[in-house]
Amino acid sequence: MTKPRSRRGGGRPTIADVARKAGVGAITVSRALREPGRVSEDLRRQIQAAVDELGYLPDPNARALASARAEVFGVLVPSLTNSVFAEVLRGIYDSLSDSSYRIQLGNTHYSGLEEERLLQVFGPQRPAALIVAGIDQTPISRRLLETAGCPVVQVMETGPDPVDMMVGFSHFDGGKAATEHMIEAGYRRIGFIGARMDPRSQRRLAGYRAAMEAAGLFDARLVTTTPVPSSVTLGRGLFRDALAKMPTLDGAFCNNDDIALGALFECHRASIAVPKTIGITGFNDLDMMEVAFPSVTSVRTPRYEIGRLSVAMALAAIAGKRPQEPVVDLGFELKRRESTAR
Amino acid sequence: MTKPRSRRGGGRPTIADVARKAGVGAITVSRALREPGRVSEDLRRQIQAAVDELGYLPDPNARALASARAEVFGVLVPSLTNSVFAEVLRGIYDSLSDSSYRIQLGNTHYSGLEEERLLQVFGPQRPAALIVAGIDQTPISRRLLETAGCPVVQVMETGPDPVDMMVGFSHFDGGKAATEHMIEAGYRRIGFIGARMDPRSQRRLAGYRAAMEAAGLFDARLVTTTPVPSSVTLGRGLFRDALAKMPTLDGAFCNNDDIALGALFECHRASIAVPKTIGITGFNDLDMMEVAFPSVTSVRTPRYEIGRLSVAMALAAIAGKRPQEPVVDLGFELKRRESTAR
DNA sequence: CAACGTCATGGTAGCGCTACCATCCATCTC
DNA sequence: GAGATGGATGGTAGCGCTACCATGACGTTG
Repeated sequence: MTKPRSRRGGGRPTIADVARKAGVGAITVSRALREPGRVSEDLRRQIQAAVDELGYLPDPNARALASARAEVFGVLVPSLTNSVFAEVLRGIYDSLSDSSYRIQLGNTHYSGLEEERLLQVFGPQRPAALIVAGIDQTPISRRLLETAGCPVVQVMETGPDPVDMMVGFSHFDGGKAATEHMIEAGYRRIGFIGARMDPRSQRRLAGYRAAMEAAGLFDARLVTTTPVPSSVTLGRGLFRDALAKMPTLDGAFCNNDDIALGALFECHRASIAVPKTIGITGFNDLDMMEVAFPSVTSVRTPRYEIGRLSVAMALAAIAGKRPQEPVVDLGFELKRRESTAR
Repeated sequence: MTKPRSRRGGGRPTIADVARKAGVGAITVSRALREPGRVSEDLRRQIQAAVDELGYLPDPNARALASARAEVFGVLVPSLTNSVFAEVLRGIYDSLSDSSYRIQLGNTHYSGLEEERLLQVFGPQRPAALIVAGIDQTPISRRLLETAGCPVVQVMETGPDPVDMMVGFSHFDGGKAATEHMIEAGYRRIGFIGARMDPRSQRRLAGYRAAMEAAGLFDARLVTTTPVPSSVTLGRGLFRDALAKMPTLDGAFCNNDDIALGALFECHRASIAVPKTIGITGFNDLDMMEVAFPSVTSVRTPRYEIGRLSVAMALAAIAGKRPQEPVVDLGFELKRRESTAR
């Protein structure tokens, strides 16, 4: 009697069409596609033929509704233009490109509020897993993550209290190692130059401070920071500020490589000898640091690996194989180069 | 008789719960949320109260299934680490952050095949719009875009035959303008140095060639390219290759700023005077080019603006307001700096 | 004032898929 | 050889929402 609603979907074949063509039940088609091992080889072949002939593609929305689980990885990063996160993302994408998971990417702009909003958007969709940058979620974000009902991986850092899993390294140790290296190299009045000053930068600063204090070299006037987003241009400006404030500066541990590059260019421009008069160290070890003249000492961070491993851990957790150790510290490596070779 | 399946969703409130609490029909709740103007103010208030009290969030999967339309923007870029696309993405995200659209990002790795695969993944989901980088889709990709049933914006370039809409600029003109500037500045043996050599790089090369030929200066040995992905390190290597091949080189028009930076560093290292002995021009005008020493001439491209406008056009099309002119050329600007100031 | 819009609201029937349970048949056990 | 077991297959009933159409209460109009 009631005629079916005209196909909303513009006539795409459905699982029922495939079932009819293959002469089996719809549920068997569904199984053949999702758990081929549970369908006899004969039927599997028949069904595959029907799928190919019709060009059937399952509707992910219907799937998600029926199974209360979307084949989506939610990924939250604080910035898209910061190449550090770009590399993490690349790792995530490379690890997921062979699977049928889609990736939904959110940009928190380093804002806890925006992170909450995005988690609120991601949650109702029932993602298969969530990957979020950082370990300093607001209480609300934390609860949203805990109640998301899927594996959660916090990346970039390690810490004592994971929501679920963590992959990263210690920014404190990285900052400390870089600073200790400069002290060993003979620098004394080493400045800390930092932009953005997100939680990870703060911890690098803390590492710097610990190393300086241990050597009896710390002086608050050596620290130059700004909440303004990082850039090479800003690095140049901050370096000039630092030098103006403290003309006897003989080293600069820069928050990140952009800042370090800005400092290096300013040294060229002002004819300050690097590493002789001033030593420079960056953080992250972007490609360009090795090529720069002089090449710039930096802390190599395992960004791509963090992306890869976070996905591997999430996939394992989805498959029910929780890792022995939920927090993985991938470490870092100090790359000593010309810019601190006094 | 048949007891309802235990709530798969883990007890999240549904639209029926809200309707019951507000004492209205489910459909009225649905309307109140999507088209508030069509519900009386009284009911709207009542419904809003129930929504707030229950913490109701609509299930996007159910929504997508029922309306045959997901609130998702599909975005396809060839690279995540290339900061050019990062800026485009930033524009896209910034323009969409106030809306309820989610963003699904695909990385094609500069591969037509991968682009086809991703479109095949995106399609069945019925995205609200698709934004794809480039205008050189394979025939299969093109058909997938044409039959996607949603607005499509091709970005980064302009061309004669849009699938639907286009936002970009002419890479040919950009390459031509940069080369003409170097010729005017007095350079004669100007090399083209390019990595990756995707279609846009090819068109910049064509622009370079046109300018050089017009001036009677073209020589095939001036062109040094590689399909290898671009990096500062590679830029240094290519520049050395170019110089070895053609020791009388007096200028380098670099495919992009990474390559230009690598060339600049190599000049420092080899004590080649810039701009006196060799002039250097980049492409895209990343932040660092202005700060570099010497500052580097580059072609400023409207990356962020491309992202913003592509979303604006897509949203307008979704709202039924197709633009007068489906192809928008945002132009570029040649930034003359020290590196070509002979 | 009867006929006719117009507007707010609601009921019903799916959207395309999968969870759950039933059924069937071949194989195994004692 | 009757009953138990297990694997393959299928039917039914939703998942949570919205398209479509129906309804009823108001004006509006000639």
